[in-house]
Amino acid sequence: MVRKTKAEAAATREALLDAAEEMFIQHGVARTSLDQIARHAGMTRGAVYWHFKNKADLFHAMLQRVRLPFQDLVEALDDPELVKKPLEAIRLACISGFEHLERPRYRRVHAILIHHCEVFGDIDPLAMQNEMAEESCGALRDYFHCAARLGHLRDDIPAELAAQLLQSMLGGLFHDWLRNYERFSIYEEGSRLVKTQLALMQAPPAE
Amino acid sequence: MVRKTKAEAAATREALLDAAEEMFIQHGVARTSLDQIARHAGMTRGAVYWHFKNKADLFHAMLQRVRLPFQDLVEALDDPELVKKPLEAIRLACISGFEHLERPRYRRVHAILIHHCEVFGDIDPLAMQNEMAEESCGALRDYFHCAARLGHLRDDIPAELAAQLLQSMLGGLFHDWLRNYERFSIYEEGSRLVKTQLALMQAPPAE
DNA sequence: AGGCATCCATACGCTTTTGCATGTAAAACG
DNA sequence: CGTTTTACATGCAAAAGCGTATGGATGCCT
Repeated sequence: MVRKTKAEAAATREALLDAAEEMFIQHGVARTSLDQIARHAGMTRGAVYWHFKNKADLFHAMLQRVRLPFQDLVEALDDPELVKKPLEAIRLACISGFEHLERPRYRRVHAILIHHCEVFGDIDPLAMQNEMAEESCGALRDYFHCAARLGHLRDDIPAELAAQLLQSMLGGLFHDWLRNYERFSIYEEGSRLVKTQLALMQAPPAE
Repeated sequence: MVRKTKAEAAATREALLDAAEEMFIQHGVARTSLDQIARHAGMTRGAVYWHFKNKADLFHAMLQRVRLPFQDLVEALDDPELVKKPLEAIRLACISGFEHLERPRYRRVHAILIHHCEVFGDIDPLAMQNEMAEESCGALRDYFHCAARLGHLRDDIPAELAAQLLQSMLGGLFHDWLRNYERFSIYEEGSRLVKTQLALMQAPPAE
């Protein structure tokens, strides 16, 4: 086996990225060498340097195999019917996010970004986390403001505060789950938590 | 300057640990060499290898300069008067934790553990985070159960669920703040969030 | 005051990893 | 069908970082 067809070459590229994900999770990004990745995929560093410029390039390619979470989330929110029920829209968006996160590759890459890589070349995982948090909190704020205008939110809870509460809760749940995903399903736990939290912040039924 | 007095030697040891903290935060644990730490403290690696066995030993020493957060938290809860008001006890314990976290060394070490180190020798930061989470959630559960027995908790919110909600919220806030502590004060933000969350879960006044 | 232990700098060998250069056999293409 | 390009494997030089051995000047003890 020396020269592969184009399809086989693409397959080895994916295999290298798969191997990188596994090694990064097991030993951390900084402590895994390109040789370890290549061996774990059944190849040598030659294959790595053929498909990728260097370790940072491989890392980028690994990230680009998954979409950032809020690209999915905002898609889940484009139903115009949901604007009338913003709290329900938030709940469904969260559930949609949970579903996406449970896909193994999705989960692995986020676990690497958040728990198994400190800083790396031109990519700063903390900056990426900040971007994700900003995006998330911004979307939540919009929907909570909408809910407040419609009177769906308790009047003693400002929209900003509601957004911060839910944002922190989601972030904490996210981190806890990524630390040990086998302990519970983020879909089930998250659905319960979001449901009760939204119920708590919902305006009491008019009497 | 060659031989230092004992006090000076102890000072250089502290200076090395300070330098390590700063370099770890700036460049991550894995990507900072002992030489960088020594130079940043105005010394050479000789000083490092005199005071510490190796990088892992230095890391341990750095950790041992701060106490783990829940050692402080449980101390804040030993007032027997607070058992009668468990929700208030939880609030005060959180506030006490926030105060401790705002001390620079405290904050730096936790930021390193959570955001700037992947795995390192015999210490696994994820395991430490899990321990902290377990300890925190356990204490919260106890107090919420106490609150439930006293009727201080809404009867549609089980104690377990209340503990999980607050635990996730605290964790998310903690991570967000460690990512960029200059944006807000965890003491102020945390106090507000905990206060409103506890108010939401509190049993409505009897009528 | 003298000897010893301390505190740190310097120097050396070693391992690991990286980046590139080269080899090569088959696939792709005209 | 011949040539070129592809898709790797292999080998090599260089750098970085670690651990230790050694040196050396001074504080500390008797």
